[in-house]
Amino acid sequence: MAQNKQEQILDVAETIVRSRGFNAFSYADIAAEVGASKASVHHHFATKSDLGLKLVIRFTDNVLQAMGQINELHTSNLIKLREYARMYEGAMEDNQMCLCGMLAAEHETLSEDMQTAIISFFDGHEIWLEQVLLAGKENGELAFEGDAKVHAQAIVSSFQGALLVAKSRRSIQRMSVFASHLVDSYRAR
Amino acid sequence: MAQNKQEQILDVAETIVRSRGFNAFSYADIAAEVGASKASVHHHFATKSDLGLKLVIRFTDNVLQAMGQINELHTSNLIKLREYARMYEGAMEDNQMCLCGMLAAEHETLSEDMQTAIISFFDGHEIWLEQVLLAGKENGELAFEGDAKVHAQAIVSSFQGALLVAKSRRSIQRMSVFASHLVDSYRAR
DNA sequence: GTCTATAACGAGATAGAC
DNA sequence: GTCTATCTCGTTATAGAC
Repeated sequence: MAQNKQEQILDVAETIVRSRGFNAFSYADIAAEVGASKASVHHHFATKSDLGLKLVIRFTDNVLQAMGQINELHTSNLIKLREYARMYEGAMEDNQMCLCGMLAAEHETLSEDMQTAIISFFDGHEIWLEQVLLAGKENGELAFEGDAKVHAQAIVSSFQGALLVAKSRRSIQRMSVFASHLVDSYRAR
Repeated sequence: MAQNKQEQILDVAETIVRSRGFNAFSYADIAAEVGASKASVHHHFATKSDLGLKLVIRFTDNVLQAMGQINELHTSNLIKLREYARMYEGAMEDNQMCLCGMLAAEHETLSEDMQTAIISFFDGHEIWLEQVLLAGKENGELAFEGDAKVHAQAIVSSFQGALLVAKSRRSIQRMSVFASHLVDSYRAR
């Protein structure tokens, strides 16, 4: 709570970007929300691109760490997949997209630094998911045909798309139905 | 080819929006590309929101008509699903998102008119897909468990997400692998 | 580290001549 | 239907005082 201004700015910026996109927010928006001047925001993040890159790096760290936590807290690979799905449901509860999903749409308009960081985010997800899928298949918890890597890619894409479409309808329900649907499709019978 | 200026403007605008988003293009961009003045573009589409709405309506008409064509040209529901997937692969070949997928990300920043039209686009897809899934299950071409409506929603979301993620990597291959993967998962064995 | 003021630019949109 | 010129506003970013 008693966080410094930098984190406060990043928090506000992240919320706005995840709701409206990187090209639809300004330093003035942030300044108003954190109760400071635009110049003060520039003091902490010289350019919008700087701010954007820090945003992606922080978000990636947080999410990959959460996925590490899932690994520590659970042994069942089905439950790991369920917990992964829960992250997306959580985003939808705040009517937000994944930061990197939103930025993927705007990808061509972003700095090279940001573009690279966004791709790394998705890479991290795919590696994690592939590992869960392989382990789950091996111990009989999960069932699927074909390449685990392709499934991992498909799962990431599908969740991102589910957020995208569900957000336009402001439908938490739609998101949670999808999440159950997808997780269930990997459950061994 | 010998199209009028209105269509020419819409064509250029659609390409830009599908690549960069609605909030990352301007009347100046269009004017430069069609070789006319900004004022001339305003003459045809008074406001940006007008232009955006016409864009969504035209796109929806075209896509739904293409889906009608698929129904006329093919009887196999598996092939219908394959042809549906082909539409997304075609978009990725131009490194573009679906117009409405892109706009779904920016949904909160758009006019009410546009928001409503975007939702209708997805509704049309889901209705079409549900029908294909039900018919395909009935005649034994397709196999899936559970509610066809939920599957239809999942398919739309998944393709949108696949475009979103594949575009950030400029990977046509990734898109086509996903398309085959998804279609195949509905094939009866 | 914060502020006010302002520069420099591009946006959406309009006026009015041709 | 097209143009040039212009208005108004919001944007990113900087200068410089406190």
